[in-house]
Amino acid sequence: MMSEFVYMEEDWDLQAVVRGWTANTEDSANFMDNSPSYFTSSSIQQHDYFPSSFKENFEIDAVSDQLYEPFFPVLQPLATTSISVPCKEAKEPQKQISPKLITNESSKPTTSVAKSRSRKNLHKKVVQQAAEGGSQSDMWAWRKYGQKPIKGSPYPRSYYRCSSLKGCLARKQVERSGSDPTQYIITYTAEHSHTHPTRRRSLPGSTRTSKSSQHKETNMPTTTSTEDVIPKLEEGQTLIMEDRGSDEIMKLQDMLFNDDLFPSIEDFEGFFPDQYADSFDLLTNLEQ
DNA sequence: CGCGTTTGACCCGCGC
DNA sequence: GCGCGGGTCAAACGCG
Repeated sequence: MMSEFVYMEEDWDLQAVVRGWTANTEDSANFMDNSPSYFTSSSIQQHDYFPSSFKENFEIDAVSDQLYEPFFPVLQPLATTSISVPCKEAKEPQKQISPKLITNESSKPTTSVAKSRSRKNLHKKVVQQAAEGGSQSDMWAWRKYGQKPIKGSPYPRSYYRCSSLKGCLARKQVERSGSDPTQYIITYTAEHSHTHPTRRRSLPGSTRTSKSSQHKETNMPTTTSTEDVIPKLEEGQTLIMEDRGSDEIMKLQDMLFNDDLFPSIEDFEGFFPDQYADSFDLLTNLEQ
C-alpha cells in the first residue's frame, strides 16, 4: 500500500509531496531495523498533536518506548533528498487552541450564515492520494454533509466534516482521481479543535457501521477504519506508518487512543509475543 | 432516538 | 453587475 501526502499552504499552492507509509521504502526499512531510535519519549513530547493523555501515558521509560514504538506514526526530519515544506505558521509560535475557547465559539448560535460559510480561513490543507480501499478512513469520525459534481471530472466530490465534536472545523474532501480512477484524492482542511476522540474497544453499538456509511461513488467507509492517522504535519516532518494489517491496528488503536483505558502488558503480549518477548519480561520484572 | 447519508437550494468568491 | 463553480446548509429519510 502506498499513499502520498501533499502539504499545501494557506495560499493553496502545492508545496511538497511527502511520501509515507509504504513498507518498501528505505526509511521504513530503517524504521524496522532501528526502531528504538525512531520513537522515544522525547520524540513524543516534541509533538503537540499527540493527545495529552497519550503523551502522559507514554512518558514512561525506554523500555515502554520499545514496547509501543511500532504502533504509531513516526515523524522525523525529511531526508536531504526530500522537498522542504515552506510553512509560514511554523515560523511563528505555536498557536494552541484551547478547548474552552472552542467550546465557547461552538456554543454561539450561528446567526450569520455567511460567517459560517467563510472558505478562506481553513488554513492548512493536506492532500492524500490513496488506492481504492487503501485509505478507507482515519481515526476521526466524519460526517458527510455534501456532494457536488466537479467540472472537468466525471466523479463527484464528497464533503465531510468532523463529527467528533460540535464546532470542530476539520473538513475532509474525497474524490476519485480523474487521471487514475483507482486512486482517491482525500483532502483535509483546517485542523481538529480537539484531541483525538476517545474510542472504546469494540463496544457493541459504540461505532456505527452500516451500508449507508459507504460512499456511493467511492465505496469507501467514512468512519471507524484505521489505516491512516493524519496528524498535523509541521515543517520538515514526514509521516511514516507501518502497515500491520487493519485488524491489528484497529485493536491497538482502540487501546492506545482510549483516554481511560491504558493497555496492560497482557494486552500487548498477545500481539507481538515473539518480537517483544524480552521487553515484556523486562517490563514485567520492573513492575514486580 | 441518535447519528448517518442524500440532495436540492443557497451562498460566496472570482473572473470577465 | 453577472454568471459560473465550488462549498455549505438543512430538511428528509434510512438504519440500528
